[in-house]
Amino acid sequence: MNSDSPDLQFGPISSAAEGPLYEQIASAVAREIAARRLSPGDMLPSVRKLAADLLVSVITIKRAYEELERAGLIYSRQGIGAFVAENAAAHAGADALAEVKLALGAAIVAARRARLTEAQMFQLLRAMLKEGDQA
Amino acid sequence: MNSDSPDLQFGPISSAAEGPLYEQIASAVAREIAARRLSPGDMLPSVRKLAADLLVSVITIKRAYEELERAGLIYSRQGIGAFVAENAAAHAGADALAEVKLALGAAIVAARRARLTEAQMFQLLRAMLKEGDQA
DNA sequence: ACTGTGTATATATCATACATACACAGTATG
DNA sequence: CATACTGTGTATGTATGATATATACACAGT
Repeated sequence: MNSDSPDLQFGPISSAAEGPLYEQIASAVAREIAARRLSPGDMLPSVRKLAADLLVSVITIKRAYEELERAGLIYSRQGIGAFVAENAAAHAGADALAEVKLALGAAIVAARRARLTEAQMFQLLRAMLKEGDQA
Repeated sequence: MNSDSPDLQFGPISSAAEGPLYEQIASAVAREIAARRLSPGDMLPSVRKLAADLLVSVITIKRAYEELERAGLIYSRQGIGAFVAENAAAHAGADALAEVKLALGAAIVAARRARLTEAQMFQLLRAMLKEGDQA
C-alpha cells in the first residue's frame, strides 16, 4: 500500500463546530495517519478532490496541508501531489499526546475552579470513560 | 457584605492569551463568584472603572457582563449598576463543572487518538496533578 | 498541447475590540 | 422644587485580524 490511494473517509466538517475548518481538516488527516490508515509514501487526496468532497474551498485544504507539513506529517510537491512523510505516525503520536496533556491541563484548572477534590476528579473521569465505553 | 464593594483583583487579562478578552474577563468574574468572594447583591465594578483598571474598552466589559447576565450570574440595571444575582454561586459552580466535563471529554478523545490505554491516561493525570501541587 | 497537481493574489465575511455618543438614576444646589 | 451634575448602563458606527472564498498562475507528467 504505497502508491496513490486518495480515498479516505473521515468525520463531519462544519463551520458550526469548534475551531476553524482548516484545523478540523488537518486534525482529521492527522488522526488517519496516527491510526495507520495512511502509511508513509501514500498520496493524499488532491486539494481539489478533497475540497470537492468536503464542500470547501481549495484554499482551505491548502491551508490544512500547510499545517500538516509544518508539523512534519506530510510533504507537498508542486505539480505532483501531497504525501505522507516518513516518521509521520510518530509525529502524529507526539502531537496527539501533547493534545491530551493540553486538555487534561485545562480540565485540572477547571476542576480547581469548581472546587473539586482530586478524588472527585478521578471519579468523574472514570465515570466519563465508562459512559464512552457503552457508546 | 451586601452593598457596594467594587474592588476585586483577578488574574492577568491579555489579548495574547487563549480566547477573547470578554470571555477571559467573564471567566474571571465567574471565578470570583464561585469562590464566594462576591456575594449575591454585591455591586460589581462599573463598566468604566473595570475598563480603566484592565486597560480595556468599556464595550469589552459590557460584553463580558452580558455573558454573565445570560448565564444568570449577574443582572444589570441601567443608571444603577451591575450586581451579583441570587443563585449566582450555584450557577457558577454548575458552569465550572460543565467546563471540567468538556475538557475531560476532549482529553478522552485525544487519548483515544493517541492510542493511550485508560490506565495510561489515569497515570498521566496523576502525574500532572502531582506537578501542579509542587507549583 | 493537455490534464492533473500544488500555489499565489485579491476579495468577502465575520468576530473582536475600540472610541464616541446616547439614555437613565440618583443627588446636590440655587 | 426645578435643574444641573455625576454616576451608571446602553447603543451606534468603525477598525482590524482571522477565516474562507473565487480566480488566476505555475509546475509535472503524459
